[in-house]
Amino acid sequence: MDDDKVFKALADPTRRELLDRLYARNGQTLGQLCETMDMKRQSVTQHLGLLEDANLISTVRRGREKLHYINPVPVYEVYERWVRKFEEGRLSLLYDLKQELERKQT
Amino acid sequence: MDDDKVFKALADPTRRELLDRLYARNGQTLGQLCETMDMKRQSVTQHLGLLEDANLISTVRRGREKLHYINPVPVYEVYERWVRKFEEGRLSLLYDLKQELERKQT
DNA sequence: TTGATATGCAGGCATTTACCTGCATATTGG
DNA sequence: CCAATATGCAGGTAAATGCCTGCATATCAA
Repeated sequence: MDDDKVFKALADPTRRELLDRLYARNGQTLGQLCETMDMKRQSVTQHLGLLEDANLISTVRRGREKLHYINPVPVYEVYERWVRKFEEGRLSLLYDLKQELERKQT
Repeated sequence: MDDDKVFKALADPTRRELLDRLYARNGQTLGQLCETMDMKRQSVTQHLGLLEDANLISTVRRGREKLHYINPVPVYEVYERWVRKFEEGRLSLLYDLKQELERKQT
């Protein structure tokens, strides 16, 4: 997994919404996704391209249509490799800050 | 929490590295962080500013120094509000994709 | 006080990004 | 076949981004 591609893909609100819509209803075509996206089809295509490049979605061609499916694996990997690490130290980090603030005030 | 600010802040590798360094050693000054960052102090300041704006770090002034501390809360909130949602549907989404692929091939 | 140190702030510049328009290609149904 | 439909591809542009330089301000230590 390319951490950077995943984070950059998630950085855009349009792309997060596309993932939301696919989460609500998986396997939609480009046309279906465009109906609700208030921008040109070609722009949506670009966003979907970045999502696919980050491996956040997978696509299947069916005739002249292209179906889009969420690939939840990289999201989970982001959590595993990056978020959880910070979570583990959560309380101790807050404790450090509290200590520092108290030290300063006295 | 501002989802967008958090995601955008996490989108840059330099900022993720800053969080990594603060995770390894919390409460570092700007100067300390600059020593290892291979870019001008002013650029690091900008990155730290975005991290603070996203509430990913907190700062404490101590004399002429500025100490930086990780604030793990928004990272956890990103996980709670966004990552976990996708995690919950993980298996079923993979099942959808498998179904679709099989349907197409037959 | 004064020189050294630590950080703040403003502006410039090259790259990337996100959107667009215009046109090309591929598939389906009649 | 042919018209309608669904998507692909190639630029163009305005705004955002990331890095820089130059200078200002604030604190410490002798």
